Amino acid sequence: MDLADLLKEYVPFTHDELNGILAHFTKESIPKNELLVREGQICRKLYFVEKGIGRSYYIKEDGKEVTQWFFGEGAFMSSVDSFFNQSQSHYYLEVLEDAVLYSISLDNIDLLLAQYHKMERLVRLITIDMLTKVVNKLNALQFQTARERYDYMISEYPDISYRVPLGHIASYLGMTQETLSRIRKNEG
Amino acid sequence: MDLADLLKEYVPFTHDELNGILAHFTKESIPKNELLVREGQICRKLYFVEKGIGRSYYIKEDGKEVTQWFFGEGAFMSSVDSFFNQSQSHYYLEVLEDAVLYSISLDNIDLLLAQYHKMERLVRLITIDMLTKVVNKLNALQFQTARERYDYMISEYPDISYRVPLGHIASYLGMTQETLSRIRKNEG
DNA sequence: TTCATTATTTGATCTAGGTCAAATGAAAGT
DNA sequence: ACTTTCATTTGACCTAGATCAAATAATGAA
Repeated sequence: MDLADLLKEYVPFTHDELNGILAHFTKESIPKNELLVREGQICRKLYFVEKGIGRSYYIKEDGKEVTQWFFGEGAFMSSVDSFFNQSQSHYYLEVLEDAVLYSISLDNIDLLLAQYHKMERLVRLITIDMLTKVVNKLNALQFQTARERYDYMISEYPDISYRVPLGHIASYLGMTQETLSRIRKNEG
Repeated sequence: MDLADLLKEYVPFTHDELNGILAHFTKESIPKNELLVREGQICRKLYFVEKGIGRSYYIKEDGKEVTQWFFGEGAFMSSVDSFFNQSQSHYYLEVLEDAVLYSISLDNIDLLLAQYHKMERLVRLITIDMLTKVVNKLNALQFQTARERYDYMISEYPDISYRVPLGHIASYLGMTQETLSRIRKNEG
């Protein structure tokens, strides 16, 4: 998934606008398992995932990791709250596979917002998209069985479901590894 | 909670800007139990709750209502996804107490966005706030016991917790009425 | 390839919280 | 005040999924 294409899907930028915007992104190649943000740090960048998979997670008092979100190819990845408010992150952000990311700082977003009026629309649409996705997951978690939540995962993130460790998915779906393993066994 | 005060908290508007913005809102007095939006309709307005409490919910296949969100005094209320994308709402939106609301259409927001550059910032901040709140609830639901989820509710929405029917809160927290009733009994 | 480490599966319990059903209490209309 | 309707509580019981523990399987480093 190409960043330029994605941006055009959101807002009909001209060729020049698009180049102006893309120029503020930095291409980064990140090796597997690298942490981009730790809990308590401020998340300085918004990332676009061109290749690879990212995830955000937190660690419960009992030491267990809970996956909060997966970021597949074509997604914007960040510790959203921390990034937009430049406040301490409640989450870790990591890359699960060797990844190619395009990153942009909040300062650069602000520059672009000042420079291109259409940028505001872009940011607004992106945050509303994120909101919609989170609400969808919320609904899946709120009143569905473990099995139904897994089905939701498969339909929403078919690719991710088979590329990341089972335990990550289980905690993302609010169930234990063992339960997810048993669900998988009885599939199809 | 006053709308003007809230807007000023988000963005340092001048007196004139503030008046220009407020002029695009319509004051509405809505009686208890009125439905603002039905499932399948397009949510045409964003509401600010000055007085009263609203909630959004959906109805499961088995006919049971699931509360998706509460909107207390000082909150912006809408079927967010439907409103911003002017798409069909997955939710019902209703008022649980006689309410005083200030509403604005998406067209009017667009007018304001075109007129005041600071408006973009306002909308962005409001949507990010919503996002943060939804993410918080998601975390509460994902790996907490019924009791912990109730505690979260009390701390996040102390006023609402004692003003709306128990069943609404129970489904909001992803548990049955009976369970919530028992939790309440053992409080304090 | 071998060994060490980490991930997944499987089995045997156990329990939080769901379901069903009935009793009690609170509101709202006449 | 009386009745109907709706909300909450309480009790008895039951399951989805957690926990604990051990056996395989997969991955990676040397």
